[in-house]
Amino acid sequence: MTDLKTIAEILKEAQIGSEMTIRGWVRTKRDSKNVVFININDGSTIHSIQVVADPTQFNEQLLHDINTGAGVAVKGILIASQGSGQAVELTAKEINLYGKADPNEFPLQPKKHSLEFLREIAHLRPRTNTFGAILRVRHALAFAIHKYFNDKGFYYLNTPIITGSDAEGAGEMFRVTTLDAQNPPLTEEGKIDYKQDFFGQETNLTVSGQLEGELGALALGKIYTFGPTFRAENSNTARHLAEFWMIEPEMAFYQLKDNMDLAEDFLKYLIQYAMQNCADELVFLEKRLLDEEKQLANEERAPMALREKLQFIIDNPFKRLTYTEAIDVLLNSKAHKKGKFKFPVEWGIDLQSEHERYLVEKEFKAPVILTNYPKDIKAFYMKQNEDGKTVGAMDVLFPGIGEIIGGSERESDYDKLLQRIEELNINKETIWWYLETRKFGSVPHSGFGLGFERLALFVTGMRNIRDVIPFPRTPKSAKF
RNA sequence: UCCUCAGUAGCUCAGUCGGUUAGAGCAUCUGACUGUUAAUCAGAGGGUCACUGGUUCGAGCCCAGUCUGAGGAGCCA
Repeated sequence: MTDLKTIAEILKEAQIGSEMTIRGWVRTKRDSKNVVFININDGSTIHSIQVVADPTQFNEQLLHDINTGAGVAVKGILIASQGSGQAVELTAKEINLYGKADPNEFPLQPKKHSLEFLREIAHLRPRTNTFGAILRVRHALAFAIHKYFNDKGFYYLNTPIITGSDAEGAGEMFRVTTLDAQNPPLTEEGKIDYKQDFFGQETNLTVSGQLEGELGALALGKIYTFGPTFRAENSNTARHLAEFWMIEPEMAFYQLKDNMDLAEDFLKYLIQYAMQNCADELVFLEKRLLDEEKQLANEERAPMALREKLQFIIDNPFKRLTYTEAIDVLLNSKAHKKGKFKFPVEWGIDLQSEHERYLVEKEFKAPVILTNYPKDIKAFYMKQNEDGKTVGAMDVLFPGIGEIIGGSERESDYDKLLQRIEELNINKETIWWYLETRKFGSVPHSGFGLGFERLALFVTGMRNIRDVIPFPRTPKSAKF
């Protein structure tokens, strides 16, 4: 088998003096009369290997063509570095140029690029240090999610991506159809006849796997989903995507407090995992953030460096309070008394961003779990509390991110659930199967949804969600 | 979708009160250089000033519309 060791593996275990081949992409080249330095990165680690070549040993044109971006393989001997800045380097014996990168066309230069520019070249941005680091952190978090649930006896359930139901009863959906958009078949009333569509009914891309997730939990006990989710909202913010990944655990016999305990433990585990397994990436991202913040005024800078912030989350309990208590905190706050809030505060409102940020960033300076919201601002499936006014909802709010998790204990009483569905004019024909779970062996159960990219935003310290997913889909943008 | 701001060289940006041939740094190219770290030094090339229309003797600059991007808001994960 070909020796295809990555740079990560070589830096970890290779012996000085041994011969090896590295393969990757040229980051920078520096040359002088007697020596050429080529930094090569293969994406396996943030670190590059410096190749040292004697220009008299190689074809002049070959060395000329090795520019930033070129794909190469270099065979040589690993030696202790003669210069400072790296422990080891590779003295080149053979250089194979797989693919040139014409410097007049290749857009990545050995200099700092704006994130906006890199978004326009999303096909090449993974080759930068920043996006390499982000994508490796993203992978580690995804792996940790599966590991966490597997270790705790959860089963990974694949819920449908094409659905006939609208899980939340709100939110625009992307239609899935094979009908001719120019000339669709019509019913006698002149409406589009979905009976002739591929599935014989109207179908959309999923906005949540929750309803199907509940079916799994009420059979397997504890399940989780981890898949793509689609929202056709015209949302233009640094926190929203039209296509994102969501983790939705759903647990039979869990009540609201069990749900909160799981959410907190889960988030802490994931952050801890990233700290342990992406140490180099986090050092780099922390430095990047500090450099970026040098341009900001002091009060706009983050109070803690990235790793300190992550450690703080791990070390401190999340602040838990009810919606009603949160409203009292807001009403008694200096910000409210001085009229600093743009939106009014009173029991029954849906909390605005400014209110959530006040609670998390000013009042408690820690993640906050809010529970027991008014039923009128939450979804139909949430457990109705005995006060008749609130439901067993829980939102986990993170500094700088806002709502990172939304969840609830589910209503398990058939009559109460049906009544709520009717109150809200939800078409019960399309979710008859969901109602049947409350008809046959209904038990208490709970679950929540974690936005994967919002977690990745928090852990990487990035500010725009479009920079923590390889190929972002947002309104007016589905390139690449 | 709403509010605000922006769009000038490959990239990041400057461009005075509306006035002659639109500038800088980096990148690129050429040359120099005995070990560099986004190497350094010297020189050269590089522009549909987002687009469309308008005002004006004259528009990168003023006005209108459109497009694109960013920040904030709403929706939410």
